[in-house]
Amino acid sequence: MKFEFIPIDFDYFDFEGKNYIRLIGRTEKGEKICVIDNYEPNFWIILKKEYEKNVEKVCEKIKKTVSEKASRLSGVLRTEICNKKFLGKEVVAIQVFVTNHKDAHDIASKIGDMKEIEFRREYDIPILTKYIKEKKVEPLRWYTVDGNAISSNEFSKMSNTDLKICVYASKIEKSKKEGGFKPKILAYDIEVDDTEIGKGNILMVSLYGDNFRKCLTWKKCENSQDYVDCFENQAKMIEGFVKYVKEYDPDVLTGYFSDGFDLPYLKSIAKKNRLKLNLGIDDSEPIFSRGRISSGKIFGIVHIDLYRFIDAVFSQYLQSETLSLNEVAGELFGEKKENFDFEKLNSMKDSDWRDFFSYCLQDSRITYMLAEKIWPDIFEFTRIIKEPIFDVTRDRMSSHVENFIIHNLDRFNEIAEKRPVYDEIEQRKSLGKYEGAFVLQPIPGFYENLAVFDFTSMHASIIVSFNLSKSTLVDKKEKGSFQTPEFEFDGEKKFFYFSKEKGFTPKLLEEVVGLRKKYKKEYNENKNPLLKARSNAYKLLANASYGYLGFFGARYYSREAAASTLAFVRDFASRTIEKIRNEGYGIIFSDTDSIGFELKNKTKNQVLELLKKINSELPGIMELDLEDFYRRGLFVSKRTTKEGAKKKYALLDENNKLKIRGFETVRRDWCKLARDLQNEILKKILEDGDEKRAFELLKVAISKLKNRKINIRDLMIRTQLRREISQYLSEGPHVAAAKKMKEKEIPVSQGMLIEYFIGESKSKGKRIGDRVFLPNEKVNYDVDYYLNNQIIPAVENIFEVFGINIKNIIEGEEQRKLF
DNA sequence: GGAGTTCGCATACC
DNA sequence: ACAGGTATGCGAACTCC
Repeated sequence: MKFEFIPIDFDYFDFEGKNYIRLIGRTEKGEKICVIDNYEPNFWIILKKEYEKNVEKVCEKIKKTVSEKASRLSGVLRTEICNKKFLGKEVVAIQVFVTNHKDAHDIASKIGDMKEIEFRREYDIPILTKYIKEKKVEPLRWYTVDGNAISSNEFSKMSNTDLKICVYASKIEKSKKEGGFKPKILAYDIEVDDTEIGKGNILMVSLYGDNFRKCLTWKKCENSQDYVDCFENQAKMIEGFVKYVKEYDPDVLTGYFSDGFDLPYLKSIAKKNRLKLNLGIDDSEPIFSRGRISSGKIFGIVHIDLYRFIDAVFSQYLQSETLSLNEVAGELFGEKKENFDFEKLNSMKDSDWRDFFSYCLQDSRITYMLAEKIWPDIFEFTRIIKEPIFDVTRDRMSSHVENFIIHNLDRFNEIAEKRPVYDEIEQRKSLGKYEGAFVLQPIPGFYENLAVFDFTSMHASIIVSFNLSKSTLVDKKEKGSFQTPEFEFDGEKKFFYFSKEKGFTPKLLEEVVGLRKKYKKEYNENKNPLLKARSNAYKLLANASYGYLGFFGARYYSREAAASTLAFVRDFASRTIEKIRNEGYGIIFSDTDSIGFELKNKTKNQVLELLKKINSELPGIMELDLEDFYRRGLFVSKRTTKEGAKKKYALLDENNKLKIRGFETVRRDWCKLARDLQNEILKKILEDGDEKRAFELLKVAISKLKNRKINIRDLMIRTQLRREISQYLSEGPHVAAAKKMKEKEIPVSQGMLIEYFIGESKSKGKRIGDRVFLPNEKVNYDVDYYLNNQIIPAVENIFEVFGINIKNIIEGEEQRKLF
């Protein structure tokens, strides 16, 4: 049979000691089917130059290697001699085909001590990555599959699913069919009576899909909404959950933090009740992989924990201060969670249960909406990176960059570099930092008529323009090679040189930057979410490529190339600053790739002319852009000294839109009162240029505070608990608050945002931490603390720019009892 | 026991 | 362990007399 097919999920299995790949996807008609493909596992051996002529002999020796592990006999099946490239250099290599991928590493180690061998490579790449890379069967693209349905032989047992068709492929070819498909998404959410996994009960499970909504429970059976499905007990409810998922038959099952909470909780309750959580289409249970956060994989259904993807990739587009479902959904499509007071859980009335069901369903509903909203980004990212959706939605940016490189190596005839082993990672981490970007110290003041220039994708464009990478670093100056500016590296003043011949990673990055430009333009002509997602994906990839160079876990790590990139960044920033200054503009600030300056007596046209001139002098693909013109800007001094504070400013553009950076207004660990007040004052000063009126705002706030008219909610301070309580050397207020929560048996966990306020206390200790109170504690707030440690520090430096010393005025007014 | 200083920590900028 | 370095500023903990 022959048909069109789009792979959605990838998996593999062993049959008679050999590896097979299982693809789950849909046909053109929308049927969900399974395609099985064979795969010949292999790795590479690179010969030492002097032994290249002995390559045939080496092959013969290698063929005798066997591995016996886990009662599996595995060996070298055949070898192939190829001319390849490794790190840009021509090599003679042997591709060694083995029985089973799991033994590739072992076999590679066994032949490692042969004197003819220089390197062994690609035994450390996961099998699905190797399969996709070599057979070019990529996720979410259309293929024409030729093959036979398998039904009643031994082999079929290995691929047993409840799908109607399973096909053993004889041929898989790229299809002409374009475009994607709309996945069938099902969102789920659970509510429990104890948040520690498996400790309590799952009170309800909600499901939300296309034209589908359910809330499953065993707690309350009468007078509930029509979507509530009531079961005899918790075990029956879980069976019901599995049944509903199977009936709906989704491509994607999604939750929010479901890797870390919902799925493991369901599994643990199922286990307690001696049930199988057989969600897989072959009736298998979810498999949890180990890692920093365990990931729940379901066979045949892509389990996506939206939180993981947002945390690793998508959060860069967001303003949200936390990545809670509520805040993220609120920002992306204005939908909020419902309110439910969990303290009622012990005394629930009928109406409370109805509210609770509704709350739970709403969580699934907004998870579903979020999945639909983010799908274009997941889709495009998956197609560009070419890894299975499961991994694309969980990997961090460094892995994305690396996988993108790996899946494009064949175009350069390159063999992949190996992953660093533990010792190498430790060694790389032990090296100190290298010098970073340049930040210009501003002179505090109130400025008018400004312009800001910035370099577009500065690091990436430098890497491309100067051919910076691990494989292009050369020992000494060559004809046409690129030379870095002189800079200090590990305590030594030096230069680095990079070859003239383009390396494959700078070449790839050049493509990425080009594609980003192309799709950004296309998106501007045709605003559709897929084009936006594609353009964004290339942008993220370009921006992460510099960080990847300096990341200790990278296959293509090069501390020299990373440090060289920054040497160029500093050089271009300072030279551009000089050019602008020499034209008669007043430089105000600069940070890494941006430069802000006063127009003084110049016109906007002159600024644009200057921009054109600078651009004509920039090498390679480097580009300077006009970020914007600004009417006014405010720069303050540091709190400790009189010097100007870096990374802290407020700008007002020509549409009267405020751009605030670094100020307390944008810091989530300051109370709302101080943040809002500072924001209002900055607004007043920048919009009206009237600091006297702004001062009135401060006076009103102080008098409200002293008269205890401030809502306690506006005084809450939120700080993240970034480690386990016991791991802190210094006990800050948020740690004291976390300890207090633990005493009161309020769940506290690493990574949580701790909320507290500072109150009056009889046993006044020396530390602020001794006066910490939790949000529901009925204690008077500490007026002095909020005045001296929140309000005044937030606005003091702003007024100082205008020569107003607020402390003196406040003390004066206090004496005259004006407050 | 108070003043001055250093250090740990969280968060922001690019 | 899961992109990099630069920077501010609080509060705790230390040092010193």
